[in-house]
Amino acid sequence: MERIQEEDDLLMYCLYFTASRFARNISKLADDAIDGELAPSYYYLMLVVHFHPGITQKELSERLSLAPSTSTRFLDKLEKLGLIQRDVIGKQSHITLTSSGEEAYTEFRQSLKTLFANYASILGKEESELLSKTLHEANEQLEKK
Amino acid sequence: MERIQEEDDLLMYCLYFTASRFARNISKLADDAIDGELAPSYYYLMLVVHFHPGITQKELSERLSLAPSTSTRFLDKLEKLGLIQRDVIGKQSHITLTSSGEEAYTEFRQSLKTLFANYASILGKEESELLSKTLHEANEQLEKK
DNA sequence: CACTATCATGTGTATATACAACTATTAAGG
DNA sequence: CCTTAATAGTTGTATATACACATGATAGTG
Repeated sequence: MERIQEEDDLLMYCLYFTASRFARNISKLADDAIDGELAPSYYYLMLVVHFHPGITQKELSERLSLAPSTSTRFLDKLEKLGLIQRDVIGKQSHITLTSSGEEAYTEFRQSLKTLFANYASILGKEESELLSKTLHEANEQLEKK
Repeated sequence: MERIQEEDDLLMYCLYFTASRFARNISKLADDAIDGELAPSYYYLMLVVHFHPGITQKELSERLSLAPSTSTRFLDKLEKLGLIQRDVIGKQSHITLTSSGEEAYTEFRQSLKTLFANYASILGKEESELLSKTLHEANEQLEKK
């Protein structure tokens, strides 16, 4: 009894564990709500590019907190699908959405509405917004070092 | 200006995005604090086995919210390292820590203290505990469906 | 102007994790 | 008892993501 309590506490109060598990589970929700071919992360990348046409890959990686190698891989795939365009100038590459990229983005924005509605219906609207904001802020503190 | 605001809102209020990013970043903290060979998840698995010797693989997967195939892979690795033992009875397999598994677990418990202290120093003690608990509860709602 | 340091991106490789399909075992209904 | 259904675990394969290193481009100092 004592033991079980201790175990539960350890699992409940370890942020690494609770955060990873929550992220895994919420990914499934997102996958379901977004009906495109690609994993959700690709659409978030396109979202950032939509708001910053010509953004460099480095800044893109920073905004998404992705390792540079990861953004290279993502962009390779999106480029192959004709959704983004790379313009290499010197050592930097500047990214823009192609017209079909913009289309895909528009569809994604629709899916996002569904997704937000799903969060709200499961966790409550206020609660899910608050949690998301808290995670956002906690992440900033982590990255600040 | 309007646009930038809209972008930030979208990134900040999307639980999928904030949760995944936070999980990625906090994994790095955990990796640093835990000085064993293995990734943090393996130690959490051992923790559960420590408190439930002879647990079936199915229940183990459920407690950790891992897909069965994932637990198979984890156990393969841990078995090869001599840290756990599988006893197959009929269609179920029962898991226990070996003595070196218990040792590894004990070291892990030490590392956990460091890790918790790191969370606390970056996010604040109260705040990190609260966030972890909130994630735990939100996850339960997700799994309840 | 040449040389070196710094920086942006790409490549090789590794890992956690998942799903779908498969195998093997037990349980249930006629 | 036999057949069928359900269940537990495994295997093939795919993907997101990372780190360490390689490569190529720029910038800054002598």
